[in-house]
Amino acid sequence: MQSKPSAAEIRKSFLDYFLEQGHTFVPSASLVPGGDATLLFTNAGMVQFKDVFLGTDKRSYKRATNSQKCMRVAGKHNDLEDVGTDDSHHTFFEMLGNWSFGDYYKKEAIEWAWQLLTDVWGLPKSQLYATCFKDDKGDIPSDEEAAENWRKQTGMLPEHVLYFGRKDNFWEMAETGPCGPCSEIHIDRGVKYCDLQSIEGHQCKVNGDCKRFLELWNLVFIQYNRLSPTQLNPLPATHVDTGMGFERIVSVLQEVDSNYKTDLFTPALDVIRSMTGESEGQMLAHFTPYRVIADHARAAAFLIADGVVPGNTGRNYVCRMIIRRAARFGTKIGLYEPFLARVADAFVDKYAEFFPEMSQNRQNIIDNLTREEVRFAKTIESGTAVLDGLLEDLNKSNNNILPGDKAFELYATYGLPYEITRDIAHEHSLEVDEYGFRSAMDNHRLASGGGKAMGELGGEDAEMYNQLTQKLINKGSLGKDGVVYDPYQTVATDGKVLALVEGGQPVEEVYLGANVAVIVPKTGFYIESGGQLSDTGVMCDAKGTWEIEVHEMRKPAAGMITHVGEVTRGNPKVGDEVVALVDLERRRDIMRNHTATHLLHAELHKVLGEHARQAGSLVAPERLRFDFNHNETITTHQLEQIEMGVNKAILADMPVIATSKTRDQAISEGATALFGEKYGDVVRTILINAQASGSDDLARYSYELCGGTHLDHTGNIGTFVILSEGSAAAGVHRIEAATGRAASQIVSERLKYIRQLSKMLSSSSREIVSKVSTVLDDLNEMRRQTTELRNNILMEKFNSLLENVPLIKGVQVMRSIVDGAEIEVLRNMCDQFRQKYSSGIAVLGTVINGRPIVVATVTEDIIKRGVKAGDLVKYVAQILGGSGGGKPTLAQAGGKDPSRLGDALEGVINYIETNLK
RNA sequence: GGGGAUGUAGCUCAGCGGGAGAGCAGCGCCUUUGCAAGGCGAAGGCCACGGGUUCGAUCCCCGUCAUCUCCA
Repeated sequence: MQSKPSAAEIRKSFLDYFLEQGHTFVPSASLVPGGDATLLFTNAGMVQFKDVFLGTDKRSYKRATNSQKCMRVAGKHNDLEDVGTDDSHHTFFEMLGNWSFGDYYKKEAIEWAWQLLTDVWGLPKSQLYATCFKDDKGDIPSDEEAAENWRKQTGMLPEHVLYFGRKDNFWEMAETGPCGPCSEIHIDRGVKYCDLQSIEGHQCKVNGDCKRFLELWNLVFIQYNRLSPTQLNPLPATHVDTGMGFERIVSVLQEVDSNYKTDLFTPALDVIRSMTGESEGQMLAHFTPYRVIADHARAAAFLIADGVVPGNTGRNYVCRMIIRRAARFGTKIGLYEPFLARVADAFVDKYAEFFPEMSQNRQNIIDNLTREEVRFAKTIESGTAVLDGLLEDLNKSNNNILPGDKAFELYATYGLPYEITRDIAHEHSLEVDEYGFRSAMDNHRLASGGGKAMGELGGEDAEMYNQLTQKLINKGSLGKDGVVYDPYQTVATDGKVLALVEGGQPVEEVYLGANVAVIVPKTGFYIESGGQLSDTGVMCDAKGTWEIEVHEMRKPAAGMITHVGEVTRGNPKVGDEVVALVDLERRRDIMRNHTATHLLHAELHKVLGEHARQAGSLVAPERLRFDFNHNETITTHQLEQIEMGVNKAILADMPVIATSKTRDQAISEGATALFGEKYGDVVRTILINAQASGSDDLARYSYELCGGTHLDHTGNIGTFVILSEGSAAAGVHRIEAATGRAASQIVSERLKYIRQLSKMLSSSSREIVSKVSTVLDDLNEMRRQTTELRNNILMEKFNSLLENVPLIKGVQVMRSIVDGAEIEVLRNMCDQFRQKYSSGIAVLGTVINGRPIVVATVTEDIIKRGVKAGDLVKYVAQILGGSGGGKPTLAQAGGKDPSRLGDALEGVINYIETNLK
């Protein structure tokens, strides 16, 4: 038997094959889609090319191939709970693909797919099937072109070319937008792979239910643009988008019946078995926990490598969810201690060569997994404590079913998984109402806004702008690449107004107050990207008759850039000569903040460690905001070190060097790239050099891929001041800072406060802190002494009154107004009274903040005789125009009219005389 | 983005409309050759923050923030 190819070899042979066909290898995009709020994770190979299909982006190549990291875990149908129960589903997987952007079409795509599968990989031709589109509704033409091409392939059996309807063979990205028929290749693996043979009437077939026929590859032919549910327009250029599940093709070529039996998974499964001590046979007997752990550990490792750490919102929550699910399944095979890191480690080894981010983040992956497992153990512990309380109550009430809503509360509020609740209940011979749990869960889903539709894809006016761009290019007003964009060298441009767009439509002229988008051949205005805000500024005509204030920059279609603003003077027309000026002062502020952001990033690495990677950034004129991954609290000392470090880097006045180069070159030189950012093939790098300029020595202070605008030298930043440090999410810290003008304003403001303070305290500025601290201590001490003194005096007076308490109906009744006493003092006095008289009543009044307060105490024996402090006080309060209450022994009341305090105490006699038995 | 829970002494938590508590840790003294330990005593609190209701709020209501948790 000839040796089977490894997964790495299979991946390589796919990519090599398409490289030979003139394709460009495009590295896998991050699992976090760049600039796409509608998508939680990259879930298909085409995600990074979406803008190309929509026409809002262009690439330098027309043919591309890659192996894309994908996550399918959340979404409309959340099938996470199924992953691991079978041999083919994954949360994380790779998608092999090849693309044509307006280049080759069905003929080549089909020919190459056939050749790769049969010639290169040697799959038996007689076992392959192809499916083509035939509209079950009869509206869209059948894809005979694809079918013809399939029948032409040597060895393809004509009866193996089948037709299917919209569900299987028509692909749409969204409700509207590019779409088209698709063609799938299926393989018949033979009867022995059918897992439904025992089912009566089962018939194996393409697109059937059993595992005998496997879909291998989907070739999508994009040729329409859907404008509405009924309107389908042909596209001027047609595209090809194919996808082949990597794990699946590996299982086919390695001739195994499970993705988990390929060499992608066996090393990790070996690690798990080394921990459980089970044999391979034992493992296969209960494969599910092994599959779950392996799948989830791999997915979590890839997520963490792309900067998605476990947390409680969005993507971060998904990461947590799969880690916890894996940990839970670990307990089924006796794994309790944090164990996932060891499994993930095996995957890091397996994938490091093709996905270097895995090995670069090895420690990060290990730390985050282990930390999350520990946190989960803690959650379970506290959740179990709550459950124990519930079960005890249940036992007392002789009930033997735990209500479903209680089980759900444990899950939703305390994070205790249902299975654990159920198992613990069983140990106590109790049942859980599972149906109730499920329905509570459904309600919760609904309440949380589940099933909400996804947002719109792409700009709705992309079509209009695409046409406009094309028109201007055809006329020669614009070059073939559209509007020239150069925010780096240029801050003032002149030229002709090429077009004006108002209310979504091109117009010839606009008037005062209009909100307009202006198109000129060239612009120096920066467009918001990488956290740096768009430039603002003005546009006016050469003669000075009109003016537009530019508020915003947009890039609505490939090659199109618009200045969006308001007409503040005159009426601009298409064809007018125009001068566009960037608000330079604002731009300089932004540049200071951007360069400072790079310095901050570098210092964070130095002070906190390499894991402190960017997780979000805002570069505005007045401040900068920087989010980064870090799992511990940042000490004041560290914060000071960071601030000082940045200022030191500013003073070093290092040169900031911007260079354009290929992305591969930049990365291989070690430039920092950010996850979730989109980069073209040619990138701008920003190098901040610790050496004198001119040296190409690698003594870099900072080296990042960045499209932003920067200063020439760090010295121009001026001052860097950290304004605040806090957290943006679990494991994500946020620093806000200011530079330049804003920073010096803050500094001088604070200096002013310090001068004022030192004047007030008549001490030098360096003594302020210790001085204030002594003053505060003294103040506290004085306060304590005064109250003590006052209370002592009051107590002394009170004690003398205590000696002489009149009798009412034979009971000692003390009534007194204690001026200046706090409630607490009155209560103490009541205690004194009770200590002295084992039987009696005391009612004490005072005025606090202009309001009368009464405190009363009654000894036990008198309570038995019908006088309770609470009732007494209520009666008294009536007189004061208020109310009160308390315990029978001690109560208090308040009112509104202090002048009636004397009457109130008089009333006490009345009350006692009528109520005392 | 939405739902739920929690925020009280350094730590772990109880209290849940009328006197802020326990255990552990820390401090002082005593017992002990010393240690382990025991005894006694004192200290330590804007009861997360900001509003509201009430005569009175740690407690009830609203909002904010933080932490935990589930859903999207």
